[in-house]
Amino acid sequence: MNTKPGTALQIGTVAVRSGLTVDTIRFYEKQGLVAKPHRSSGGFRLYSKDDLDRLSFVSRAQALGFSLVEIRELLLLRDTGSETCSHVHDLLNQKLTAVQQKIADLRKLENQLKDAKKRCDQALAKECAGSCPVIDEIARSRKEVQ
Amino acid sequence: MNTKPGTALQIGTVAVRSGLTVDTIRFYEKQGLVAKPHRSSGGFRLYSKDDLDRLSFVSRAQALGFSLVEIRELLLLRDTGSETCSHVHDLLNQKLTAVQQKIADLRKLENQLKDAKKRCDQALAKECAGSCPVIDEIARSRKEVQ
DNA sequence: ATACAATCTGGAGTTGACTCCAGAGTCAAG
DNA sequence: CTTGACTCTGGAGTCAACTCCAGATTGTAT
Repeated sequence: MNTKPGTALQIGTVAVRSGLTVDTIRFYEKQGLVAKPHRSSGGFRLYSKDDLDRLSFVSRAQALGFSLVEIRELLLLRDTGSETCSHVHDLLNQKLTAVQQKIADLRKLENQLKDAKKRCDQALAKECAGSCPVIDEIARSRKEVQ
Repeated sequence: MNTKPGTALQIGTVAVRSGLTVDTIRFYEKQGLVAKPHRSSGGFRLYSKDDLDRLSFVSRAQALGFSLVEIRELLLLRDTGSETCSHVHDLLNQKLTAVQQKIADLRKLENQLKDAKKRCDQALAKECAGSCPVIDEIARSRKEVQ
């Protein structure tokens, strides 16, 4: 069974709890992103709570938009504990700028889509038959290609 | 030469102006993301201003985090023309929702990064020794098990 | 004791999105 | 007409991040 409440968790349990797959966990181990866990006498990986935390760290850092390379760097910094803050600070700054740019761009796109939708709504309200103003507009800017 | 001021641009010019590479442009064409452009008598691709706009759109949407599949869908909205208004409306809605979700996610991420940076700044101000609060935080937070 | 689910390994395959290449043709300048 | 930058094609290669596989072993419930 998988849900044994002891301190030693098998990879399947860790997978469920971390939201990763067993393959991904083994992959991260291969990549040196997480330390090699203890093994049972038979060779099964046995994870501690710390190991689970570390895997969750990877998962979460990824959700924050860090690449595996960056995550490896973060983990290394965490382990060595040297020059940590300023280095992390730089990484954060980079990420923050990129994210803010992305948000701005997406807002622009959002407005364009809203605009198009509004025109569509209006046309629908008066039971437009066959022609869509959005399509029409774009068709106008297209000129026969082909 | 590349900077001929006419309406027909060669692929190299379009590449420079759109910020893509010629290979990428040809790749997009292969993928059906952009219409096949006219050709010179000798077989060179000749792009119009519209073609350039379209490529720039792809480039931008790509930078926004849309996959090529999604971009193809977005472009399909423009090119279809035989579908009904309501269908277009549905697709617009879908995309709008996706975009808004993405913005929300990014905002969340932005706040997390800002927050982390602030803590980093504070720690830096008092010569943090050894441990970075950001690292610690990422290590601690884990609740994203779906 | 036996079945059967979970795990093991090394390596191959996949996906998305390019990126590079060789060998041949095109085009504007001199 | 020659040169040299630019472009053509089809296909192979790359990179990140997985994902899948076969065949063998382990762990545990009945």
